[in-house]
Amino acid sequence: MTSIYKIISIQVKSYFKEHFDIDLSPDKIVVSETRPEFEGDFTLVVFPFAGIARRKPEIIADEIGSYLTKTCVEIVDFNVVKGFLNLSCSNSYWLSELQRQSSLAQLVPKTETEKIVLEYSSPNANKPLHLGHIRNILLGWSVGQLLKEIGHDVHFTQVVNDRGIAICKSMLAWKKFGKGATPADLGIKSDHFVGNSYVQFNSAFEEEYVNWQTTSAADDVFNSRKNVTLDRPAFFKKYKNDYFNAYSPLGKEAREMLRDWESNDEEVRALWRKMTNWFMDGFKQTAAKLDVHFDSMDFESDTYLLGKGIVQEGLNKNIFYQEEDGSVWIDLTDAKLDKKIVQRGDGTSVYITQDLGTARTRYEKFNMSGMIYTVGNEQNYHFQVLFEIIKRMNEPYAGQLYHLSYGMVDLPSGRMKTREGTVVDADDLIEEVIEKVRENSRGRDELDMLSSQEKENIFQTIGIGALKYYMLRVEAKKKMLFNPEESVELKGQTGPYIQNAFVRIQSLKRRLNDEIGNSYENYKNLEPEEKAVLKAIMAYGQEVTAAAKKYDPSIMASYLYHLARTFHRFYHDHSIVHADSDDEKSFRYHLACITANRLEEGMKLLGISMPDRM
RNA sequence: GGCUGCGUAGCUUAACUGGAUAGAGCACUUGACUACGAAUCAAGAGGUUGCAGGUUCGAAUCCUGCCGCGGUCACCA
Repeated sequence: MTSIYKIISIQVKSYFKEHFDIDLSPDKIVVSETRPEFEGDFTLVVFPFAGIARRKPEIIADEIGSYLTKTCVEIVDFNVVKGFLNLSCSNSYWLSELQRQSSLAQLVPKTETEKIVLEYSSPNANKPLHLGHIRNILLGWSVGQLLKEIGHDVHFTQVVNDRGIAICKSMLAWKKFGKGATPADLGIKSDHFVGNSYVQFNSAFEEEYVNWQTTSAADDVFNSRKNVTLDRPAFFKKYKNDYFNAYSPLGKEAREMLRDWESNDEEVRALWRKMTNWFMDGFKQTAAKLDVHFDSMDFESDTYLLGKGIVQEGLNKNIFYQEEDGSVWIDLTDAKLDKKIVQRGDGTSVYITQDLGTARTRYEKFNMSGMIYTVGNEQNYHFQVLFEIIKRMNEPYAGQLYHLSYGMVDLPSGRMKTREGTVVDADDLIEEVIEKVRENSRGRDELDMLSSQEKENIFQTIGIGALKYYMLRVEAKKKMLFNPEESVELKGQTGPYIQNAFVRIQSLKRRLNDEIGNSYENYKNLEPEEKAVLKAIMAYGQEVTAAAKKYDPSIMASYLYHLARTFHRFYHDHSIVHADSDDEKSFRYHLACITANRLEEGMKLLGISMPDRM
């Protein structure tokens, strides 16, 4: 059996074939649910046909309406409002639709078959995760689930940035001020411990810098400044990075450490391994709390030299060119993207070269046909350039490259600033939401019979669900405002609201499972609230497909809220346990069960799991 | 300044990609637990979709120009 949307489309098509000998293109046929304020179930927009048929919209609508009631058994009535043809379905259609929904072989057509590597998360090893990472992680994970759902084979991966000057700062601070203490000694989560060292370095450096500003060397630098309009504080604010490189003893030590690391100095490498292991231990704990996984991981310490071969290749193909100083460039001005360096004069590679190398290496390993990079929108330009180069290099995976770009997460006070201490820590945030759930559950008796461990699991499911839903309901590319109070909210358009609809149905199942039959063929006169739920269920497949094709979990988030809301309303207005007849009871019970199934499957695509009780 | 993204109720947001009277949540006011779970439901109030033009049966959506806010324009990653 086919869906009603398809049936209507086919019949409209054949109407135009019969009456006008026209092959109507499918995109002209727009069928949607009828708005609640009008009579009818599904609506066909007939404005586009007026030109084709050379008649007034009302007249053509009327004719199509008559045609459909004759040719489709499902459609028994229609009315016309302006250019909108509202169609009403028969009682038996709704009964068979419910039957169809409960026996679907797959909820979503598996139309895609590509192998895709999806990169997400990709943290820096010198500090623990914050709010921005959470958005990245939840988004990447959810988009991956959506793509799998439409048939793609998705490989989840990340590149941990575990090398460079930043991690050396943490290492140096630990060596100088850490007194040999370990995270376990101090009882601090190990990635936070590494982050603390990084902060320690920065405050030591800050102190050093302030002291230096009183020296005569600083006077000389200030007096020889180019921009004479700057006063002393403003100048030294900007000069910080130059100071780090030119005068700072701490900066010097950090850079030496980096050099030693690059030349494989055993002592530095041992310290580095210790640090990065601490980070990774902590990272894995947080990832586990968020219930996200990686099929493989790369570390920049292994991959940062990749891509050099590609530079030579690009030169041979005349895609790149060399300047007199030996540096290698690509000219992308014809694609409105400027000239871009891909290798320095001294032969070392830059960021984008690494990315070229990593992409190639992945292809050799996984033979994928495309890649998705989950990275903030501050790097939009970088990815345009990267994709353009890959295209010009004619790489086999150039076809399906996508920068899953998301907006920054702002706080009510503005942008998060490490220096101002306004960064919202991921672990703190997770704990805070769960604590809110614990508080909220006091005074409820639904969970009384459970052990404290079982209760705690439920609190986590709800808390994490609330956080995930809050982060995913906003369209990815938009910047989002993170309001700490709203993020732990448990009512209204939230994750727990949707979980609650599911829990109510689980409770019904526990109560009714044994006494419900499968037959409801004599159920007549469906209530509008029942039809509304069924219509929402029918939309599942197309919503998932749309969300996946647009790489946008927020579409799923809205849809699931809509489904839950429609169900809550039905549940409130019509009793299932005390239905008037066995057929009515059976119909409603099965309607509820399918709702629960769609809610659970849909939330899974957002990475959110469902509790049985709450 | 160049490129780029975004402006919708007090706040956070949606609108099937051009369709009907712009739909929700929070906050505010009010009602519903002796029927399946009130983390729920219902009602009220709240809008010149930044501004001005244009395209057409029809515009939050497309085009042009302004205004405002972000991002980015490193031989950093």
